[in-house]
Amino acid sequence: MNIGKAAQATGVSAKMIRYYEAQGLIRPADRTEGNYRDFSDRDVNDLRFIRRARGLGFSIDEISRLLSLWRDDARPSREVKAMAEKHLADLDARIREMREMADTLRHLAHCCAGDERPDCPILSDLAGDRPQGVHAGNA
Amino acid sequence: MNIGKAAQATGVSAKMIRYYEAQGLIRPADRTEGNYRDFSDRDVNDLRFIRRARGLGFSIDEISRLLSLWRDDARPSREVKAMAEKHLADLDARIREMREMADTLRHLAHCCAGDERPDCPILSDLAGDRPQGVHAGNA
DNA sequence: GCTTGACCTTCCCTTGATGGGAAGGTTTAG
DNA sequence: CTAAACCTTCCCATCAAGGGAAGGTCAAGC
Repeated sequence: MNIGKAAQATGVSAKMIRYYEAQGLIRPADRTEGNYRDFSDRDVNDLRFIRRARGLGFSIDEISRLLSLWRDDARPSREVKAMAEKHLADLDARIREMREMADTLRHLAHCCAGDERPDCPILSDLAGDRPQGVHAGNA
Repeated sequence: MNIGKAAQATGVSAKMIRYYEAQGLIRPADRTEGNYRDFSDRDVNDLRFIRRARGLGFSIDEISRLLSLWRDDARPSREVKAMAEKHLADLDARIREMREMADTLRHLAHCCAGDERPDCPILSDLAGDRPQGVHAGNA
């Protein structure tokens, strides 16, 4: 199976397959006589695993460890769960940050008339005027 | 005021001040005889504006437009509000995506015993076994 | 007045995951 | 046999930020 077919079969672009190989996420694919990559079913499964893990927001490094655990029949599920919970905490922290931004912005936009007049609480807030003191802490 | 003082006064690192200048976000600072940048109060205000806008997640390009609007006494607040709402929609979309990831991950972690045994619903899910069908759509 | 240390300057490199595109080799269908 | 489709490697760009080197400037203390 060449890289184009593998990409189609897994939903991972050819570019990214080469990148994952270069990063050591997947082992170097076999090569045909003409130097084309030749993917086995196992490779395809690995790529699907990677795509799903990316879909959950895991980084390349994290996925590398997840793949090792996956391949290890004697893994303790404790380790996988720990990774998942660590990543979950990261996600939740980022979500919280973004929600603070969004809430602040929503409030400011709500307070802005949005007409032809120049008065604008959004710009006032950015300029540092804080009449109402509603603002996310810019950590 | 040299760049170090300006950085201290605004909470923007010297590196980033130079970067903003290079990107055309702020006008090139005056120079002393010794070729040091020399920041005016107005520059400092601009930098504070930029820091707050970054804190709300606006991109450099967006901040560039916000600064123009801020400096324009005849701006219609409509334009500012439109930018804010556009950015808010982006934020909300990203938050939604991340929340889907987090919810899926939370469910999987909850279902994982997290002990010494190898059985792991997290890995099973990534591997493509979908006994329970609870999974965020990996768009 | 000179030294020293703190600060500044520019320039280049790195990040992370992804894509664009060029130059050139291979395979496949007609 | 040719043309199109596909593959290869290599380099570049993204975005906001920081690291660090090499060298110039300034200020404080002696």
